[in-house]
Parts: sequence; C-alpha cells; structure tokens
Amino acid sequence: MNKPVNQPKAASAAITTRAQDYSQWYLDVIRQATLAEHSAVRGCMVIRPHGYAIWEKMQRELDDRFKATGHENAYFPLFIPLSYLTREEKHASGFAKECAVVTHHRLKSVNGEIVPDPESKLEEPLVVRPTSETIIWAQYKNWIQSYRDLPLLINQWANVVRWEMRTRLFLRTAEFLWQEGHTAHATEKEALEETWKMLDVYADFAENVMAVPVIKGRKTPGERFAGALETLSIEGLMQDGKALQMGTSHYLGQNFSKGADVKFQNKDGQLEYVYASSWGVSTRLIGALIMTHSDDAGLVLPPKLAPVQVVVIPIYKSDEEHVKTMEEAARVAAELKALGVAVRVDDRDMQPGAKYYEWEGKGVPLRIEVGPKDLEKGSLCIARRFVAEIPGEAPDAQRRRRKSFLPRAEAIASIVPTLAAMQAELLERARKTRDARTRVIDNIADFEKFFKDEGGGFAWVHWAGTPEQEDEMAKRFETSIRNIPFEDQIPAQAKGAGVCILTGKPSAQRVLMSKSY
RNA sequence: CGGGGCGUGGCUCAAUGGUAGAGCGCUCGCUUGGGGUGCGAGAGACUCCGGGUUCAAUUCCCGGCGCCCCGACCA
Repeated sequence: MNKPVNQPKAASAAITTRAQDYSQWYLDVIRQATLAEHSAVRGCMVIRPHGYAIWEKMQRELDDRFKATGHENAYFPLFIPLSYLTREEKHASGFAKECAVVTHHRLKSVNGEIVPDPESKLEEPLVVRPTSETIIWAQYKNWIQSYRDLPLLINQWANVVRWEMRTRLFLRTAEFLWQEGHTAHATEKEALEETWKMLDVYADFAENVMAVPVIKGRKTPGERFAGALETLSIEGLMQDGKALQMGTSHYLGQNFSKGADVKFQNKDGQLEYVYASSWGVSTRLIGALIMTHSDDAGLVLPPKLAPVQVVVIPIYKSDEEHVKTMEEAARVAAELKALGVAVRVDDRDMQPGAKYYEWEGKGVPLRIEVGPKDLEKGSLCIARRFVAEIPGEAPDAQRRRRKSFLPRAEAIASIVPTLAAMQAELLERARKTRDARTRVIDNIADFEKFFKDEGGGFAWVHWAGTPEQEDEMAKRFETSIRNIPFEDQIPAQAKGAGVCILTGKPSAQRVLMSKSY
C-alpha cells in the first residue's frame, strides 16, 4: 500500500492576478457563498436564494432611485417579431449574432421522439428579446401623440437572452436579469439630460450602495450600443486589474422613434419624431460585487446589500445553557430587528466554529456570539467580517482583532453605527485598491511594462488614434478604451492636454484604458 | 468558430484494459462545544452521451455535448 493520499482542496485559491487562478477563486467564492451555479441549459445560470436575495436588495435600492426621478415600472413581451428588430438597421446588425429565435409553436412525436411540428412553423419568427427597444417603441407609437404625452419615463424589470459564445456566472450568461429604462422626450436636450441623469443614478448606486468606486464617461463610437448616438458608462476596476462595465446609459436620438414611426405634435402643431434614451444594469453587478470586495475566506458584502446583516450564534454545553443562550439570542435579535437590522439567529445543532466559517463565506458583515460567559457578565461578543489589513499579520492575530467583547447595551447600540462604518470602509478600501492599480502613463514602454509586468489596471493615457489603431493596442496589450471620462472624473495629475501615447498627435484630454471583462 | 486543458458518489480529486477509491459533505450513535471536536457504523457512482477497437473499455480511438483558460465575439 503505497498510494498517494488525496489532499482535500483548500476552500479557495489565493486571490491572484493569474487569469486561471483568479477565475477559480471567483467560482469558489460563488460556490462557498451559495450564490449561483451553472444550469444544464447551455450558458444559463441558476441563481440560488442567497444570490437572489442580494439581487432583490439591489432592485429595491435602484427602484427607489428610479421612482425618485419620476420613472414608473411596466412590462413588455418577451418575444419580438423579427420584423420589429430589423426596423433599425444598426441595431439589428449589432444583435444579429446572439439572438435566440422561436420558429415553431407546437411539438410532435415522431418515432418516439418529440420534435417541433413542421406544420406549426411560425409565419414570422419571434426573437427572444436581447433588449427591448424595438418592442417597446412599437408600443409607444400608440401611447404618444401629443407633447402632453411627454416625457414618458418607463422602466422594465425583466430577463433577456443573448447567445454569447463564452459565458461566465453573473458576468456574461445566456439569460440574465436586468432593468431597462426606456424614455421618450420632446426635445434632444431633454433626452440628453435624462441620459446623463441616469448615469449619475447608477454611479450613486455603485458607490453608495455597492461600495464600488466607478468612473463615468463616454464610450468610443466603436463601443456604442447598436443604434445609439451616444453611450455613457460607469467602469469599475476588479481585484485582478481588469475593468468591468457596470452600467450604461444611451442617448438614442430619433433612431428608434423613426424605426417605429413614433411622432408627436408639438406646441406649434407640427409633427416631430420623439427623442429617446435607454439605460440598464444587470445581475452582472453581483459579479462586480464579488470581484471587488471578496477575499480568500469567501464573499464580503456591503451592509446595504447583505440579506443577513447580523447573525446571532448561541454557544452552549448543557441543555440548560442552550435554553438560556437561545433566549438571549432571540432577545438580541428582536432588539436589533426593532432597529431595522436584518438579523438571523442560527440555532442549528452544529459546532459554533463551523457556523462561523459558513456565515463568513456567505459575506455576513457582523456576527454576535452569545455564550454562558456573556450571560454571566451581561456582555456580547461582536465579530466583524473584515478589518483593515495590516501587512504580514498572522491570520490568528487578525481573527482576534476582528472580535470585541462589549457590555450588552453598548454592543446593541454599536451595531447600526458599525454597519454604517463598514459600508464606508469597504468603499474606501476598494478605492485604495483601485488607485494603487491606476497610473498616469505617457509612453508606450511604460504602458507595456504596466500591463505586462505590473499586473495592469487603469491607465490614464492621451489618445488621438484611429479605430484601427485602437485594434492595434488591443492586439498588442489586450487593452481597450473603457471610456472617455467626464472632465470631473479625471484626477488632478491626469488633467490637461498632451500627445497621443501611440501616434504623438495632440490630444485634448486623457482616456481610460485597461484590460476588461 | 480556432488553440490548449478537463469531464469518475453532493463537492474536490485519485486509480485501473478485468464494471472503482480517498478527503470533505450527508445519515445514525456516543463524544465535543467562545474558530471546522473525536471515534464508530451507514447511505450514496450503470466512471458525460453515442459509436469503434477488444474476449473484456471508466481507461485506447473517433464523434457529440458540457466546463475552464487563451483567441475571435461581447448594446
């Protein structure tokens, strides 16, 4: 008997910039936190309850912001007649390669095999919506006649399907959940204002709810939404140095109103095509959340998005202790609930340590331990999911530092402020991580060094190249222009005019370049 | 769609041309309980699908499907 012993695999690989390891780490966090998994259906994802609860929290926060800016929710069909999609040529060709198409409406048994009934072939194929501009504007034609009907500010929460070549949980799945806003306006100015306003809503959500710092800017023409005159985006930087587009807002001009023939009569009695915007964010944001905050112990959630903000764990030996600590745990939970905290008591028959690992993996920000000693002293033990890092610190030392024992009343009173502090700390931490991976770069040699030797990140560079030269950069360095940041997004040391990093031609301002998802 | 890797209990992985093992998880019993207690018993796999070679295929070959990495693609 000289067989090698199979070592159980560590809970997660270390966070690293190597693509394969980072990808494995990402999947490990998702599995450990039970957020989602692959479905048997190609490229599709099953979102587990914990993952879905996070999405629900995101929905609520976003929805509040949409309502506050005058929007209403509605719902439109899943199926788009093929002819609708082709009314806007650029739009149609932009999505042509990734559409799921329904061609039959009935099944039939042939030699024991169930197949689409050839006799049930649809006269016109139906496309499963990859986005809803066309079907919504077909409807808007009936809703809009007069300037009095404008602006029309509608949002839809829905699923969409894009048959992508390569999928990745949350980041790019064949089917995903999102919201899409579709607004109609009487003037170009108003539609543009809406486009910019909703990008601000997204940026506010990303930073103040997700605790992910983002950079707002305009996409280059090549990266625009198919059919848009202008596409704005917010871009975040993940822990492996790759950028993630976290939300987009499009100015559509009159392209879709012309395609669907939506005209209105203005105050002067003249017919005019309506101006449009559309904007959306998706479950991809959950991917951003994972890749921004999580660590080797699993998921880290900002308190505002944690379905469980505090978990209370009773610790006991005897039955008597069990009863008493459970009573106290229930009291603590009730008091926290009254303060508006999402709290859960974990009374499962398990070792306490095992529960700690499990809830940490799920990203719960705070844990309260209630043991016999606490009952005796009138205290509580509060453990944080994360603390500021001290380089080189041993895991045990950090673990000790994460716990604090406080008098009961003080402990209860500290929860809400501590959650608020952790929310702020996460944003601060993410900002530092991002800034440490951000460089102002003025020549190709430094650019190459940054992306090939130093792990890469955000590069502020001057650019005056052609689209072909953008492709050249992509081939050489795997980088692209994430966006052309707004003036107020540019850090002081990156402001001002200069010369293009590739061509040496004059450039008015820097753009944001990086590798990306 | 091109290049590479992979597909074996729920999870992570071994092994083998003669129908399979481990760790973790799960169930039961005792034990333990402020960071994954320990011991014992038990359940759980037609080795991704289809075909070929062979007396014999989980293993070798071909095709398909799926997953991971790179490329292409990605409002």
